[in-house]
Amino acid sequence: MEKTYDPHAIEQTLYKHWEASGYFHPGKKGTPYCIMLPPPNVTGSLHMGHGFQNALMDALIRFHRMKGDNTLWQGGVDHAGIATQMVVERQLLAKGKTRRELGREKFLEKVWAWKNESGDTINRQLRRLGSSIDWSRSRFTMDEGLSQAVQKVFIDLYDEGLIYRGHRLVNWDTKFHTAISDLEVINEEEDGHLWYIRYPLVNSPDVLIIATTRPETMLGDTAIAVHPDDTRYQHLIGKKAKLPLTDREIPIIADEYVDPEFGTGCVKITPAHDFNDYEVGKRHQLPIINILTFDAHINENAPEKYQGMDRFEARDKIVEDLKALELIEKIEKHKLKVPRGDRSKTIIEPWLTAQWFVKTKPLAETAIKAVEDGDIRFIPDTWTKTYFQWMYNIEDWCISRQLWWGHRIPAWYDEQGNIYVGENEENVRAKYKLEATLPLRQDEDVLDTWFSSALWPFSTLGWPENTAEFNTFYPTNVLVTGFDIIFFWVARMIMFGLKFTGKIPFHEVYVTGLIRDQEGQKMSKSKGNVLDPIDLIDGVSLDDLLKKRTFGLMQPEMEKRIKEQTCKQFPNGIAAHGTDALRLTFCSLASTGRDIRFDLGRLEGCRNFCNKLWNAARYVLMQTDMANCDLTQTKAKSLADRWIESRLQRTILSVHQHFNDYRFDLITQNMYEFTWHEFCDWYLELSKTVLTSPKTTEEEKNATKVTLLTTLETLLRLLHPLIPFITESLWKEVSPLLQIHSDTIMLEQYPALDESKLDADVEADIEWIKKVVFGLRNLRSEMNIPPSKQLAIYINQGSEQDQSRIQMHQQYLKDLAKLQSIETTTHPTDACATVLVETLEIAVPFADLIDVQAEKDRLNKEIQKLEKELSHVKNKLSNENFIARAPEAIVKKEQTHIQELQTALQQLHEKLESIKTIA
RNA sequence: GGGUGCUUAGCUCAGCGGUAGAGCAUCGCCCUUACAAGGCGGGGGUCGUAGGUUCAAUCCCUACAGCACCCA
Repeated sequence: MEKTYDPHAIEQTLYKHWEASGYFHPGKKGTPYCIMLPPPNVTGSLHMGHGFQNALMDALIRFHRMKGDNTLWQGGVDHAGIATQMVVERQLLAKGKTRRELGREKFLEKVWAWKNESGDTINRQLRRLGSSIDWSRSRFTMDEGLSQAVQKVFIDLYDEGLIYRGHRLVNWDTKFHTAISDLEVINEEEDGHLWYIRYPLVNSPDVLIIATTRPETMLGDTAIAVHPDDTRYQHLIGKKAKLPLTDREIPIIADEYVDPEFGTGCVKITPAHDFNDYEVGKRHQLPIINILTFDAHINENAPEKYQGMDRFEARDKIVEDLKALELIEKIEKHKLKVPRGDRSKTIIEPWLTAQWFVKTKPLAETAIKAVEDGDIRFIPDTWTKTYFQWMYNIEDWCISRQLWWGHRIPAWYDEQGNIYVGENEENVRAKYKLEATLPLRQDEDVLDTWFSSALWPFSTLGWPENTAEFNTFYPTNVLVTGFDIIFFWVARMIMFGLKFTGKIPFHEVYVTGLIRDQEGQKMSKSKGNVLDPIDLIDGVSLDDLLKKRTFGLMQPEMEKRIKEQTCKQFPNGIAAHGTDALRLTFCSLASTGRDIRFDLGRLEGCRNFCNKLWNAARYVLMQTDMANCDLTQTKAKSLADRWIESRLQRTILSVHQHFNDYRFDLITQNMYEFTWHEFCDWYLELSKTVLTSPKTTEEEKNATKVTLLTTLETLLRLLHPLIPFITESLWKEVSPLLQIHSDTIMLEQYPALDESKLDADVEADIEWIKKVVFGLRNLRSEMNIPPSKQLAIYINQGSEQDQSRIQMHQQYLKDLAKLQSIETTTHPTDACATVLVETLEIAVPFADLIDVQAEKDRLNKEIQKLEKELSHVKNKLSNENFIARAPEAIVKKEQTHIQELQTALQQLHEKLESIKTIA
C-alpha cells in the first residue's frame, strides 16, 4: 500500500470493473427499491447540482443494495427542447445557415447527429462521480418507447377533454419564436422608467394622465381604467379619451384591478399585451388589438409610421412624438419586474396566439389529495406547503412549443381548421371517419419538454406496456430533486402518474438545497463563479480555471471582474481532491437548509479524512498482515476491543436512523466522529498497548488483531455508500485477511445493529481513562512539560471504583499519558501539581519541572471557573419554584452537581494552601 | 401586495426547553515508525433586537429589524 492516499490511482479502474461486472443491475431477490435519476439535459455538462444530488442518490442506492434490496437506479437523459435546438442552431449559424433554410427534416437529422455524438458527455461525467446507475437501462426522452407513451398520454387527455386548443394570451419568446409556460419566465427587478402620458378627453379641454412602463403598447390601448372608488375620477367614468398618435377614441372604465396609489391612479388598458389588462378587457368586453408581430415588430394594426419598427425602436419614436405633441407630463426612473425567457434571456411579450393547453384543475385535485393523505411525503416537510400553494392556484399549462426538436403534437387539421387527434394520419382518418381524399396537415408544433418528463417514472419502466420492471419498481421509492423544480416536474409527475397508472409515482420526495458559491451567489456562467465537479476531483490550474470561466461570455465586460475574483479565491488553482472527498463533502453539506454554500475548506477536510482512513488501514494491515491471526480465537478481547465494538454499534444505529430521515450531514458527522476521534484517536492507540506490552498474552494479542480487522472491515462497509472508491480499495486488502473471498464490497451486507456488542460499562471505563489522560495532557501542556518527559504520578482520594480502575487499566494510562509510575498514596511526599477527575486527585510532583507560580495560577483559574458554576447552580436551587415544579430528576441532578462542585472546590483550595507553603 | 425560510464561534453550518457543538481558520507545543493531508493542548459565542409564556428559553409565542427565495 502507498503511504499517501492517491484517489487518482484507484477510482477509474474500480468503476470500470464494477460496471463491466454488472454490479449496477438490480438483483433478482429482495424488496424492490428504485430511484429515478432526474434526467439531465442532453446538452448539459456536469454542474455542482448534479454532483450534489448524485452523491446523495448513490449513497441511498448503495445503502439499499447492500441491505439486500432489489435495487434499481434508473438513469437517462432529457431531450431538452429549446436548449438543444439552440445548440444546433448556433452551430448552423456558425456556417452561415439557418434551420429554416435547411428544412425540418434535415434539421432534425442534424440534431440527432449531434445528440449521438455529444449527448453522452453528461453520462461519462456521472460515471466519474461513481454513480451506480444501471446504464443498461438508460433511457432518452425521445426514444421510441417513451415517445409512444407521450403520444398516448396526449391523445387520451385530448379525448377526455383535458387537453384543448385555445386562442389565448401566452408568454411569447421573441427570440425563439415560441410560446413558453409561466414557469419558464423569470421575473427580475430591473431599472426602467415610468412615462406619464397625457390622454386628451373627448369633448373636453381636460387631459387624463396615465403612467406606463411600456409606452409602445399604447398603440394597442382599448380603454383607460380607474378604481371605482377613486373620487378623483368619478366624473370621468363612462366618458371617452382620445388615444394619442392614433385616431381612436377609447372609453374610461372603472375596475377594481386599478391600484389608486400607483402612478396617477389611471391605467391604460392593453388587453393584447398584458395579462392583467387581458382580464380587465374580458370583464368589460373591450376589443383586443394586437400590435406586435411574432418577432416583436409593430404590425399593421398600428399607425403606418410605426409599422415594421422593432418594439424598442418604436418606444423611442413614440416617446419622441409624444414629446413633440407636448403629451409627456414627466418621465421618472422606476424599478420594475421584467419578464425574461429563462433560455433566451430576452424580454417576454404577452402575445395572443393559438396554443395547446392541459386543463390542470381536475388533475391537480387527486394530486393534492395524494399529498394530503400522506401517500406522498415531502422531506423536509416544509415543502409540502409550497406544493399545496402552487397546486391550489394552478393555471392551465401551455404545452405547445413552436420548435422542431421534441415530440410533435399528434393533431391534424383540415382546411376548415377542424382538429383531429390520433396516432398518425391513417389512424386519424379511421378514428374520425374522414374521407381518404380530405386534405389533412399535421400540427407543426412540438410538446413542452416537461410533458415527457412528467411521464418519466413510468415511461422509463416500459409503460404503457405491462412490463415486469414496471410491476416491480413502480411506484418508485424516493425522488431526489431540488426545490426549484417542484412545480416544473414533481407536481406534474404526480398528476400524470396518478392519472395514467392510478398510482403515485414515488412515496417520498427528498428536496435538496441548491449549491451556491462561498458568497451565497447562485453559480452561473455569466457570473463566472462556476465550479466544475470534475475540477474538484482532478484539480485544475489557475490558468485553465480562468480560461474556463471567461470563455464564451455573453457579457465580455465581466471578464476583468471574473478574473480578479478567481485569482483572489484560487491563487494556486484547485488541488485534486478525488471523488470520494467530493462526495463526502456534498453529503456533509446536505442539511435541511435551502441554500448550500460550497466550502472548499470542507472539501479539504474530507480529503484529509480519506487520507486518515487510508493510514488507519495501513496501520491495521501492518499489525495483522504478516502475522497469522486466528480468527476463531477472540475470547481474550481487551477493554479497548470491547469498547470500539460497542461504539461501532452505536454508530451503525445512528447511521441507519439518519439514512431513514435523509440527514446526510448527520450521517457524515457520525462516521467522521467515529472513524477519526474514536477509532483512530483512541482505539488504534489503545491497541498499541495490547500489541506491544510484554505483559499481554498471545491470546489477547490475537483477539486485538482480529478486532482491528473486523472493526475496520465493518467500518469500510458502513462508509461505502458515501465514499465507494477508497472503501472498496481498502476492503480488497482487508477482507482476505478475514477469509472473506468476494470480488466487491458493494454487494456485501450493510452493517446492521448487533445489540449484543453494546456495553455501557465498558464505555464508561474508557470514558474514565480518557478523562484521566485528558487531565494529564492538559497539565503537561499548561506546565510546559515536554511530551517526551515520562512522569511519575501519585493518586490520592477518589472512589473505590477509581482505585480499581487504576489497577485494571494502568498500562493504558501509562502508555497514553506517558507515565513512568503510578503510586497510590494518601500523602504525596513532594509538593505536587494536581488535576481532579471527579474526586480523584492525580498529582504530579514538582521536582524541577514545575513552576510553582504557574500551578497557583492554574489552580486559581480552575477555582474561579467552578465557583462561577457553583453560584449559578446555587441560585437555581434556592428558587423554591424550581424545587417544586421542575422534574425530580432535574432537581436531583442539580443537587448532586452542587455537591460535586463543593467537594472539588474544597480539594482545590487545599492544594492551593499546600503549595503556598512551598513558595 | 401574498407566502415561505433564514439570522448560533473569524468563516461554513449542526443543535434545541435544563446556561452551547462540529469542520475550517487561529494560537502554543511536538518530525512520538499508521497518518505533518498529522499528533497533543488552548483561546474564542450575553445563540439578530424587544417583549411574553415557563421553575427554567438559543430552543415555544408575539412584534420588529436585516437577508434570501417563491407567487402576483
